[in-house]
Amino acid sequence: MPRAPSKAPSPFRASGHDHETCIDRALDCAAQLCQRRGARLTELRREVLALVWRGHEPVGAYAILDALRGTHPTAAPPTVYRALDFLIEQGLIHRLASLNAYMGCARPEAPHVSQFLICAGCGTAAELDEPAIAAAVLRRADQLGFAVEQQTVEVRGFCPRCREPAEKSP
Amino acid sequence: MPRAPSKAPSPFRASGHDHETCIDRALDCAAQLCQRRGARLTELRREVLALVWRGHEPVGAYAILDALRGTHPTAAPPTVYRALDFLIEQGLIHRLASLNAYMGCARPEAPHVSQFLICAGCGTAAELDEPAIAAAVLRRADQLGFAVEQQTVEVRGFCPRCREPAEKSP
DNA sequence: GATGATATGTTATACTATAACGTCGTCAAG
DNA sequence: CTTGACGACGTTATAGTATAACATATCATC
Repeated sequence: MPRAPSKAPSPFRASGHDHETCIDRALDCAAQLCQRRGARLTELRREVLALVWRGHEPVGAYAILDALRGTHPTAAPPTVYRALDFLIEQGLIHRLASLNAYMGCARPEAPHVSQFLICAGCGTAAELDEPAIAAAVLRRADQLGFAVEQQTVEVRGFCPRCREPAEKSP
Repeated sequence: MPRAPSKAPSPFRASGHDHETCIDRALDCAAQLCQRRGARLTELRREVLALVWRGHEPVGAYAILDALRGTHPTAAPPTVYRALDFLIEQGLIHRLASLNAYMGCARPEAPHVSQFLICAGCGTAAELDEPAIAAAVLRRADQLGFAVEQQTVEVRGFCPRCREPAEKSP
């Protein structure tokens, strides 16, 4: 029964959800985490984080740069990339290799192995934290004597809203 | 028992293996497949395929371009990218998104969902065809109503030969 | 050999990311 | 207070990856 939304809440946000809350939550959480760690969440980094959280679609570095120029007219690529590097190190955002784009981390409190469902229709991406997937990868790698450092799992497809109705209930 | 090489043969090639055989097999197989499909494996495409198969390390497009200039002095980026596109369409090579690089497909005869183990030590990559991994992804996506079109699973780590001995048998 | 489709040549450019070096501010040791 | 070390940021230049657009050549078929 693929259509049953499952026990967990959908990682896809409803189109009309209150996104300001998403942003605020992300910024607050980031501030707390950085404080706790002694990491400096500067104004610049905070702005870049907010821009990454503009929506639930992964954003390219140069799109962030364009937006950032509203407040920092002289910003250049290194400005953005350095902030992105910091945010990735702190686990506050993820980089999607298949898109060369960045998105906010759904659960920055704890390190985790995540997977991404990327909708080819609307461009939104959902972050999963599915132990079964990570474990399947680890188990096979282990069998082959391969020591896993990092998993990149990015799945392209169509989210529930972007699937054709015919496709949903044939 | 992580070190037991498992029932299946290792997807990692021994350092001293006869790589000419790998190349020949790949080229022969490609020729057969293209013939069967009415696809034109031109000399240029064949050369690019051979260059991708130079080793078991994924190769960047511009590295291929440099090598290609031995026989095609005027080759330009589109020359290479068009050949790569063709080879990917035919399932003869894969693109590794996390590396922006390309490698020969281990089993071009049949379409399949593959995963890649990429060694950060020696640069070699091994292609897996592990149904358990693909299935774990599909199952979760299905639960969420997400229609999977393509899976990108790329695992960075260290192959058996590049792991420190201490790491292998603690 | 004329025709249409496919493949390749050629030039230019877009997009993504980093190197290298300089300036400024903060903070702790002297 | 000053000095020095460090981290963040500014600035310029460049590396690396990929595609657009249009011209020319090659091939299969009629």
